[in-house]
Amino acid sequence: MKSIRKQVETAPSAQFGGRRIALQTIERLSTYRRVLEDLQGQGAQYVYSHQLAEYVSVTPAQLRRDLSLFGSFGNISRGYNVQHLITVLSGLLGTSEIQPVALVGVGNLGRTLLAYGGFIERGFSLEVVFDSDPAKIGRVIAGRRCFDIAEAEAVLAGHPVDIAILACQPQGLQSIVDRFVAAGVQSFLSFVPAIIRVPPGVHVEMEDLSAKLEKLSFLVKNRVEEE
Amino acid sequence: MKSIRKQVETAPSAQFGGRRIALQTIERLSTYRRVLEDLQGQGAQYVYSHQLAEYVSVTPAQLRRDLSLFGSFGNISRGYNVQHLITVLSGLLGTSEIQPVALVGVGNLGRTLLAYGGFIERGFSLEVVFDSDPAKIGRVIAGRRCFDIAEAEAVLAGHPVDIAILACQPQGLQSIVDRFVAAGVQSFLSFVPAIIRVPPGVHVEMEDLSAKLEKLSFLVKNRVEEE
DNA sequence: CTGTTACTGTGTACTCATTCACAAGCTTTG
DNA sequence: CAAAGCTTGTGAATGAGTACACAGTAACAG
Repeated sequence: MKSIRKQVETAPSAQFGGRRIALQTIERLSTYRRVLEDLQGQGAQYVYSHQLAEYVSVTPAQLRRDLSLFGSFGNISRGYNVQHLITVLSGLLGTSEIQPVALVGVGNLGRTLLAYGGFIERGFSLEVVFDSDPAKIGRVIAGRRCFDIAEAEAVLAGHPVDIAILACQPQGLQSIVDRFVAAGVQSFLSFVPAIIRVPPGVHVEMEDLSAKLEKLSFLVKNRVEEE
Repeated sequence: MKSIRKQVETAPSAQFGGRRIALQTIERLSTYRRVLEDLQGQGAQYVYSHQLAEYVSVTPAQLRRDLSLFGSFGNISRGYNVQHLITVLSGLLGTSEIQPVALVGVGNLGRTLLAYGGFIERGFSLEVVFDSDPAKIGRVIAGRRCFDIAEAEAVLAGHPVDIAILACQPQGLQSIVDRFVAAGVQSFLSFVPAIIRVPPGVHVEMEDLSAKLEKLSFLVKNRVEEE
């Protein structure tokens, strides 16, 4: 009989200090930061939890709880200092300084990602670019020289990254992931609709656009009854 | 005292029959279907819940529970018929037939989406394409004629869609959404990192790549302790 | 035809996330 | 200077989602 020994990989929570942080909480932190930057652009200096909460469609209690997991950042009757809170959130999210990211695959999607200005604004830079197509290797694409995926180990040794974006074909993907993990890459954002396995401590974020459309389609077909 | 009356828009669950379905469940259904198609490609006819569950990294109990919310599809000692289950899931997700989708914005991202073959494979077709740039309006891009966003109402009347993908600039986005909703569009997949408001019954799925990277960054910086 | 095996579907228990509701405390005003 | 007003941070209660564990049963072997 085959016993299912393999445990579920996806960690439902992370640690901070000694505390468990829900992954959903982390996602909300991103949203808070983005909205705070909008507010800052509009000249706001302070914001109350109920205001910020309304912008991002969560309850004020949830917002306060989320922040309180990491410390006390609010002024008890002025609310939160917008600039300060942005700084705090950037620190938590690890984007206080520009962070290098690797990109695997320079097809249509890869080139679009290279051209996208939003990453650098939010603290990420696609520094290291790989492909397996001899026609692309060595060429400069959108300002980045394209390396041979076969030389990933050597290249990553010279340009270490924590995060890699996967935008290539599914063939051979698992072995690329394995080699990247061995080279020290700790997390992946994958646009490839295929299951990949990683050891504990390494994270994979799947980006499946068709799945998102299917979710919307379900909601439309089975008309959601809202109160 | 000011009471917060506005309720959170994002419905945490949908209805099916008289039953509440968690949004997370719907997302898993997509994954199940995708993996089932892989299995079918490998010639599998039947699959047990513990096998399929392992492929998608959930517990067998969760998989069976998810499916049982919609009916009984398993053979009690052969497991699930792969072909049948794919058909069932396609029906649930509303992708038994090709479904038309609108696209707003034909910049870098928009063109990449138009060129992406994965949508049609999973039952979606970007039928109606809009932009506001006079240089693009009227031209045929990736096989689709580009319409003027100013004429959205008339175009959507002739080509009704339930779902629209937003891949344009943030300026004026809310008013585009409002007009689309008035024209009968019921859900949006937005690549624009901006808050948009929709009435109850309309759904928005945000696709914020930087947010995904921030989440991964958090996990890397605050090293997750796994058992 | 009967016994054995092993799977599905589901009541039940449990864990984790969210919300409630209030104590503590800045700030401002009279 | 004192009191009022409205805020944050958080213990406690609620609610939602997940996992356990088993009753019921199809399939197959003898």
